[in-house]
Amino acid sequence: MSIDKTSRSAAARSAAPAEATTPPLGRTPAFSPLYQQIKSLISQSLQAGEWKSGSAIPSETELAGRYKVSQGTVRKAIDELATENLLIRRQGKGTFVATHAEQQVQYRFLRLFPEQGDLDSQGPAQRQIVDCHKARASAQVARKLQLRTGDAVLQIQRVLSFADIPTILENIWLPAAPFKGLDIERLRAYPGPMYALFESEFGMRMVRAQEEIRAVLGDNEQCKLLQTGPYVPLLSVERVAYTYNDMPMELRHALYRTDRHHYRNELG
Amino acid sequence: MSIDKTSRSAAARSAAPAEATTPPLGRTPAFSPLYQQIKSLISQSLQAGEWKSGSAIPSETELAGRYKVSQGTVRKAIDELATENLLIRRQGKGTFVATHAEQQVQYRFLRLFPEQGDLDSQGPAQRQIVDCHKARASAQVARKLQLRTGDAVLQIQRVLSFADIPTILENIWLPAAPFKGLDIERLRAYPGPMYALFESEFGMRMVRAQEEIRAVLGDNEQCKLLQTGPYVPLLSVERVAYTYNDMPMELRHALYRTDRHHYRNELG
DNA sequence: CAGTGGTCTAGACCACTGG
DNA sequence: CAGTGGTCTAGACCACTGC
Repeated sequence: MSIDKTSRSAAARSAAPAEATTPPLGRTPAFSPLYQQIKSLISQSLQAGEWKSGSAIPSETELAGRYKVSQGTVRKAIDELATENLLIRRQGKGTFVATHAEQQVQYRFLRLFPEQGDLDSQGPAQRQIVDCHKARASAQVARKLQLRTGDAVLQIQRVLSFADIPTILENIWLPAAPFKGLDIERLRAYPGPMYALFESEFGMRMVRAQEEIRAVLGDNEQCKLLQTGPYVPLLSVERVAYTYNDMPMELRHALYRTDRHHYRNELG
Repeated sequence: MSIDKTSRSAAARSAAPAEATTPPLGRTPAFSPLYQQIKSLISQSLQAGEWKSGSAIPSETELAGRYKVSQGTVRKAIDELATENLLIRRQGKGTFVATHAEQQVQYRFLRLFPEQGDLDSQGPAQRQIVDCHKARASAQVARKLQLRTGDAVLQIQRVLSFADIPTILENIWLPAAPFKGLDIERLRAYPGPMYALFESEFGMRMVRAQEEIRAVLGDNEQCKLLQTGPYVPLLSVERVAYTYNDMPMELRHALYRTDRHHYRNELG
């Protein structure tokens, strides 16, 4: 993969008067700044696993040399990757591959906060894997994961408790192929967040997610697992998590009790 | 307000050997980069209303001259203000004061999307002001708005409908002082979003907000206003909107029907 | 065409980290 | 102390907008 410093604008260079290629019918081909190309190259290295989760990538100076651009251009590329949470900058130390296996951000995609006290006061979550089995993708699951109906998927059900109170009931669907070898024993044996397991054992990093939230009433089975009475309103949180290249890799349909917690969202 | 290019780092300049002021007990005073100071100055001009909502601020070159810094430093300041949605950059045209009164982002803080079709297909929202009266802040309202219990507030109730289906029931609390003169007639007369009214008629720009979301069952009155049957689960969305300087300016407790819509959230 | 924001460079210096 | 990211500058050129 090489960098093209000249054809960034697809308009024919006006310095080349011969065979003037008129731009075809006002269709302006995409202009791609250098730093965007660098950003792509770094993304590709991340995707290819050239650098491990949590480890440092080469310094800005070194990358500038490798790509034959100025340090400022590399900096701008890294800046964007850092604001997208793919990289983490640490002054004086280096730039690191973002990971879900960090103390600071135990649950990067979880927006549920306790009504009283802070995240620390309720202690760590208790994870209970209820089920994990192979299945075939329904039409809806296939659509969200960009698979075909009937494709092999893993289906996982678990309950998260805070301070011994069951609070989240999750149904998770994963494409079977990238997670070959995952079973209920490995899930139960792993001590950290599930996304950290995906990362360390399957090299699959979830970099962003989209959630759709609705208010629902839990059915009998759901209420039993959450140990609530009947007719309890629950937050239905349907999450699709994406790895690099906007590839959907996980569908997670969760039910949150919101009597002792709330979903918090910042609007910019 | 002047810019201090020298005392950004509070460590005594090592070039001044006389009367060496030992840094008091390892307390490192805050380092503030130049561009952050510029950012503050621009913020203050925004807050003071030096530039109107939706109008262009001076060009980067002009601001660089005014503040006696390089254009690159102004650029970095504006970049951050733009990512915080206080300013909007438009290549070739200028940099503009962000506003709620734009076609593109009719509802900047509303995350509700129709289950079928897109935002356009359901047409514009119908706004029905149910009530608007002066009241005294309860302890809870006062806390959220950083007022004292019993302070004067305006309380507004309204219903938003999409395609003639009542979908959102809102209870809004505003501090009375900054919104003196607002009444139900003016609310009903204004054709645009309420935040645009706050902006154009009271010079009050909401720049960010925080929401707490829970699942609840509507009571009889609420269900009547939303024209649902009883025992319908609803999204409770409690929003505090902030103007400049993290000053809370509005408390909005809304109930969303989520049978035809869902709350959408992007996690980075 | 002038004026705006957007990109890219090269170099200097600062702040932070760890050996 | 060397190495890293963070700030700041000055200048050149490009892309986009509107007159």
